[in-house]
Amino acid sequence: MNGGRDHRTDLRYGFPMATERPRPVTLMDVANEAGVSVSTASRALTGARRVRGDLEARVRTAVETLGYRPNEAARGLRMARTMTLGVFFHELTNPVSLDLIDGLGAAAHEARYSLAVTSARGDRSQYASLFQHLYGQRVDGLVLVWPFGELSAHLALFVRAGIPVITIRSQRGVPGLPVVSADTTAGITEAVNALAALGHRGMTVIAHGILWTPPASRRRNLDLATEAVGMRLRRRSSRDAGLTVREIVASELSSEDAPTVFLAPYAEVGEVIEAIRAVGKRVPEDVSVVSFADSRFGAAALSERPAVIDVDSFELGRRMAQVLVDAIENGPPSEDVRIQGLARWVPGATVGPAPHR
Amino acid sequence: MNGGRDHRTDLRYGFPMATERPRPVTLMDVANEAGVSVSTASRALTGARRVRGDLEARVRTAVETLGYRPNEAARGLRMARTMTLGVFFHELTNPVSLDLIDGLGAAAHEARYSLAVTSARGDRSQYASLFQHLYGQRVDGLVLVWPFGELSAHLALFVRAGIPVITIRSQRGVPGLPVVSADTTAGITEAVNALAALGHRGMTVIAHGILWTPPASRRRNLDLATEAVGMRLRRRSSRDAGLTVREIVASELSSEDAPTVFLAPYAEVGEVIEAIRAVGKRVPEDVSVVSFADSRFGAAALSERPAVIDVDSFELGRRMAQVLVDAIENGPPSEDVRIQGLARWVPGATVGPAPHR
DNA sequence: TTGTAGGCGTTATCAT
DNA sequence: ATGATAACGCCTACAA
Repeated sequence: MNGGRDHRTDLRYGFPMATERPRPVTLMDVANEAGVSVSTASRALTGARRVRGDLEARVRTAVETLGYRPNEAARGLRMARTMTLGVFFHELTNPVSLDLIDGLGAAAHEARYSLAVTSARGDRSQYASLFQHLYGQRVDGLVLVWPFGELSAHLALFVRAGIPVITIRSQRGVPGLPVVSADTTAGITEAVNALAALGHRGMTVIAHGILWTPPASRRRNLDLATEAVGMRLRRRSSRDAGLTVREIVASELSSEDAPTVFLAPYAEVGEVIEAIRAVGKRVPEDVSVVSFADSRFGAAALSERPAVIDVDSFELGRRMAQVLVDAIENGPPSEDVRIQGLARWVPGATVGPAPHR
Repeated sequence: MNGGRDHRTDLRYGFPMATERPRPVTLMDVANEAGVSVSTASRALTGARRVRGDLEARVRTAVETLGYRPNEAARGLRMARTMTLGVFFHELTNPVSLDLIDGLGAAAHEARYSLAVTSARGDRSQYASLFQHLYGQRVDGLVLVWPFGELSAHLALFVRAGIPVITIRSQRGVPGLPVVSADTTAGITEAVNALAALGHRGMTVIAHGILWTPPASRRRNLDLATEAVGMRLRRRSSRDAGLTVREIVASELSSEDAPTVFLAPYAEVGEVIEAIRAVGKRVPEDVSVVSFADSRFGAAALSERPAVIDVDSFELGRRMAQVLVDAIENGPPSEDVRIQGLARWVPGATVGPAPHR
């Protein structure tokens, strides 16, 4: 057996120091314990080639008794694969991001990857440093989550190195950069059709003022779906002219062609309902309320569940990671990926038939 | 110059393959370009020892032209430090987690660490696999975020290896495991005193039914602060007997010793206000409403800002990472760390003087 | 089937 | 001050 290792050990840890860490168990320790060579131990564990049954058993026992876990950094160095997915967020303020992280992490872990999460905290001047850090880690792939149309020049670093990068919600892609997006067409169409079937002919969308710019595709899908059934569609932003949600709702309901449905972000549904009641109308007898549910948090927060177009951001993250892992292991997809079936219509107590006029 | 590298390069990349990645730039490439040895190049970049000015300049230019970024995996192997902090979440459902991640990431990045985020998705059977994965990565430190009192046995892996682990919201610690917690005493006391000064003598706390178990310390602090000013305190959970928030508020307000203040989680503030108005009372003339604001999302979601006890979870994450990095680099703290100044009282339009009786 | 040896990219030790 | 060289822990051609 090789005694050199023990010698070194004595050298480094012979003098007990409180802050000195114990030397982690290596494959060589396992091999020694099992009385085989490191290569045999390696093969027994990776299963690259067959090893004799009894030897393999001895190696496994040694792993168990010593509590051995392969050093991923060393393996990564050797294999030129770090088994790490980088995730870059422009900012981390919307709960949807939490679902995305959770979903990305779930799929990553299934594929034995881990997640390196970064956030620029809304500050573009952080990009260079963050991307370089991510690149320095030699992440095997990169997930980009930001609200902008164009992509950062810093991505060149990754593209040049042949590291797959995927992104969502980007209007303009970069050649060779697959864009992964959730196809909300089905869920939106379903919802609009259901509302139309209930007799609704006018809907007003209350836009988020603050945290979340919905993807353009969602807007477009809504346009198309309402047009198809001849439903009037109006958009009001709570930022516009400094109006509160309450004031917007009041003005809408007193207008000539008042809507019979409001579509609002989850965080503002409570306010919308309150505002409707404040002008003496009932939900859903007089006015119906519908929401987008992008995050599980939002979905769980209200006790009275509104009708929602449910977008499963967890699943979106999961699929994104799967697409990325696939790109890493089997080469990039030739075209953009659209993920289906993530949005669906979930009726609720806040929706009823349109009132007789 | 050493030609061996080029030979190997030809061997590996001589046959152009679409899916084959270009070989990343290494320190050796930089050294060759600059006409120095790898050791000199390394020293020029790490600044471990002085190198001649002109050589250093040449190295820096080479780095620039070649776009070199050190391979952190290799460095980690050599230094026995991966510059990675593991973050373990029992689940990722509450927006507070997002602030924590953002804060942890900010501090980590400042200290040149990166963040490996994992979530068990509420499933304890995932723990073993996740912890082993984290350990396999040889994270330099571990942040634990979960709602339970006791710590997982899987932590032994890290404790044995001398890897610092910190955790929040844990009642019972493990010897040698520092517990980091946000001291909400100041903010809570401040709020209660302000309410008492406005004449309020009775408060009812609406507990989250769903997603968030507030730390025991918060509960205790509230008990102490109200007792100190002789304020009546009652707790109602929206889970109890399947009551809705609305029903709870109604029953509270019709009771003999009705409260003049409600304290509710941010997600339920809208409902509480609505419920108060539903029984014909006004906010804040008849009843005041106060909330805990744990996450920036919550804080931004409502247009009418309630008065809140603001808990800066971003800053909490930031401090946690700082404590952890300090433990990694300078040895573990000898005792638990309590982070001060994270909670503060922010008055708002939902609070007014107590009504005359 | 098993062992030996070399190298992944970096830093640290040792001569020079 | 600089350069050759030896690790770090792992995998894998190659030799036995």
